[in-house]
Amino acid sequence: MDTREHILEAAWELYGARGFEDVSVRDITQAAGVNLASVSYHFGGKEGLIQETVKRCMNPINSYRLQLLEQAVTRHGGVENVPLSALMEALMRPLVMPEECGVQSGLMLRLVARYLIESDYAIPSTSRELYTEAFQAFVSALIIHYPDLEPERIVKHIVFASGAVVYYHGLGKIAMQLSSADAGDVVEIDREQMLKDVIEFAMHGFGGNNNAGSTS
Amino acid sequence: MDTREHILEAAWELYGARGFEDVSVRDITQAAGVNLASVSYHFGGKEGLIQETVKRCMNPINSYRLQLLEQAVTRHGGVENVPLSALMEALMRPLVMPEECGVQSGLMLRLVARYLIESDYAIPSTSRELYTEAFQAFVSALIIHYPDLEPERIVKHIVFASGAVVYYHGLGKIAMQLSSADAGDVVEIDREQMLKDVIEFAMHGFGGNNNAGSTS
DNA sequence: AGTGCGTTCATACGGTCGTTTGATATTGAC
DNA sequence: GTCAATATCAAACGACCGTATGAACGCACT
Repeated sequence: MDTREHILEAAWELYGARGFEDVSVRDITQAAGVNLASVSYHFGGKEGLIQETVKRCMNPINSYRLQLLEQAVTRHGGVENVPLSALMEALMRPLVMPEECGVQSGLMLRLVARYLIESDYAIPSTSRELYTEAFQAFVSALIIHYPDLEPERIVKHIVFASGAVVYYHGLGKIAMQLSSADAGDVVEIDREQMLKDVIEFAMHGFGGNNNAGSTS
Repeated sequence: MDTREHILEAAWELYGARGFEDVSVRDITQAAGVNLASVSYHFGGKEGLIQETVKRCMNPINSYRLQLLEQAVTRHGGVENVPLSALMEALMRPLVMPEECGVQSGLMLRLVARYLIESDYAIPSTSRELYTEAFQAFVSALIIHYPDLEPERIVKHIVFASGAVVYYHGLGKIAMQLSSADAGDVVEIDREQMLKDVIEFAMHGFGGNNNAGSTS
């Protein structure tokens, strides 16, 4: 019965390293040391295995978000006392440091890319619930800080902030190279610094909208 | 000789609609009404056709950016007089409305997704030059508004802003659905509004870092 | 008319893919 | 020990892929 687990581990590694489409069922079963047919048997096919992998990627991230949020709430004694920066960090950190919740960043980026392209690609229902829960928890918390912002606008800003960090995560190197005069030098990205930067950027993006109190 | 052009048009359409990997050479030649071998003959193979398509996608976007920037400069009489919002719009609009420069947004998103995942995937050299030119033009312009920001930080912010809008472009619908109580309702995104929102968000993100003032 | 070259064509090749099959091995309850 | 359910196995299937091949065609030029 741990054949199933071996497959999932190999899939986890290979999908993260090379992507869903570029890894064959044979690659996975070979790496896992199991028979080719096992994937069909245990997951109903390649797509089933991908779905299971997706679940195991999304859920830790959203769980981690909720966990960080909860920690911040207890530390500061109440949602209303959590500073905005801590809120943003709880939202962002799992995207910047997915390894902290057991998810390799390559897999996370591939997952995002997949949804970026196939907007009709369905989120597995169990993951969807958790995702929704996390999303709404942060919207609720942010509404406290910005009572004058419509929820829709808050959602937008969460998406903006998420996009900023994911994009920088995946494309930051390229941009740095494009901007530098010498295209040859290799740039390494400090992720902890990146987290700080994007939090600052996003906070100002949020804050800018309630400068005059109630806009709109 | 317009076989080549027919292929490019079909590739343009199909790659944009279904992605690079999911469209076979046969699909393209069939849609173009040309022989299967034509792709190898004219482009050296599938990868060559993809590269050509990538060029035809990136170049208009960066040209459009430069064009909008130039228009803004002449309209306001000098780079130093261009308001920040116009600068941001020139940077962002081609990403939000790629159709305005002849690029369908599906193709643009797929291209971004590709680079998001395969960070070693090389940008075609001719596109790279144009991309670099556009990037550096905006960095230079932004330095005028924020002389106290290191260029590196400005690059970061450009990436943040780009990521925000691309991500929202591709994933906004999903986020809206997640945040709404009723998961069934379909949300349509107003792209012109999205552009305004992301410009505002990014401007505040920029502005927040330049506490020393000296804007415009 | 004939030649040479760029282009198009039908067809085939070798390979990889996801899935299926039917036999065999393993397990656990009685 | 028996038996049925579960799990694993080697092997094969059919489909599709990107590319290569060599013949046929169009056409300017002599």
